[in-house]
Amino acid sequence: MKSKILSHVLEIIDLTKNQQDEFLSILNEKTVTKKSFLVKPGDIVTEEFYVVEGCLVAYYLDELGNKHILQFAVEDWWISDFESFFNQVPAKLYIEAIEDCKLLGINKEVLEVLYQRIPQFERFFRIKTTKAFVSLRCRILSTLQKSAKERYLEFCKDYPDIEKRLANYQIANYLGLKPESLSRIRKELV
Amino acid sequence: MKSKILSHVLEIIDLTKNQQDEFLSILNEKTVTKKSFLVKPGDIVTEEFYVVEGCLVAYYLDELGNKHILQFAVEDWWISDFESFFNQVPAKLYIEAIEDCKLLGINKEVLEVLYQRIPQFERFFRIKTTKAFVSLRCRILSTLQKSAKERYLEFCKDYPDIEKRLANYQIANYLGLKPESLSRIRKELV
DNA sequence: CGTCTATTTGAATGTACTCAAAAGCGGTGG
DNA sequence: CCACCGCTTTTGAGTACATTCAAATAGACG
Repeated sequence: MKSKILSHVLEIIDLTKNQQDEFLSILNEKTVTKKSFLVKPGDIVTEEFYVVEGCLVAYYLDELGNKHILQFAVEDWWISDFESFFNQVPAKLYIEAIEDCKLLGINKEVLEVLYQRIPQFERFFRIKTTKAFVSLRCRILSTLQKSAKERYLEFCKDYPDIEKRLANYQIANYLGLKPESLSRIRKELV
Repeated sequence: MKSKILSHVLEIIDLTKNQQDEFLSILNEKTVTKKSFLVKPGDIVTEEFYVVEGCLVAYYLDELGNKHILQFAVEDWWISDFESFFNQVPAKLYIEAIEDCKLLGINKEVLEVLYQRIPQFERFFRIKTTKAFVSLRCRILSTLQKSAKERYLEFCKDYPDIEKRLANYQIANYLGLKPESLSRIRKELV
């Protein structure tokens, strides 16, 4: 279960065998079943999660009861309410398993100790966060520039593996559309 | 000119006097006049910039000639085409001074050396990037959830200092609106 | 087979858009 | 000081696209 995250890390930084073991030892294995929650609004989130297996969604539920999907995560992705995790403030998001999942969690305080002991991990997470940051900038550009139809096609192209595992109403939600609208867009595409 | 960036850094990490000097020595002072460009599409961007003074805008110009503003930057902010800077690919963005500016640039290769020599900077940029990442997530949630009017009010509340320095058509553009639409929204707010 | 959920379809509505024109504003030069 | 210019903002009328609400159809699962 932990071999995947290790190669995920070793793609970016070099670690001695001892450092590898130390890193693996701090990971918390976690399984969540479909439809159960990893995070709920109000929680002070103590972990960020690496997805070993399964599919999850992070969404905000507004005062009117409308869901707004911020992120999906599948194998080899990270997910959390990062605002809550980094700033130790109450979460605003739900994180829900949409399939049975196997996760590896890293505790915030333990991670801080890891940064002291193996500063390479500052580098690892700097680089991961930078990539995530850049892709959010692309996503924002995409919403500013592209039509709903174009954004749907882009999503299918960029994340074909994820798209297959989702209901259309979830994709619609992620794109900021109503399911009826996505349905009409899909109709035009045949 | 460099005292501001130093305290900006020292808010997040500790540095010895020597380390401070080493850091300051790698910064490139740069001035750009209003309406001139720091980055243009196609450039391989070699620097990221700390704003000492002035105001800049990063935008994408699409095939139809429409501008889409991704970011503003004023004093104490960082700006670049981060995708180009981090991945060393051709820039997609224009970065334009909308006031005369004083900047401090850090060269990508020199920064990599700095990471080797003073690993604390991995931490510094990890933390800065994390904050930027979290605020982009908030911005995406805001576009998913809020009406144009609400987003305008939020922008004015969150960045009152920036808002005062911008034309309405620039704010409109950042919010993904046409100037006419923002004008009508503002009309309703009296 | 029946139930529950997701998707599609239809009709009416709303929000922001386009295009065009007018009004406002700031700076320059006569 | 005023007239003019360029640029920004506002206003108006018609349009496009996604939304709402409601109902019908399709699919998945026990």
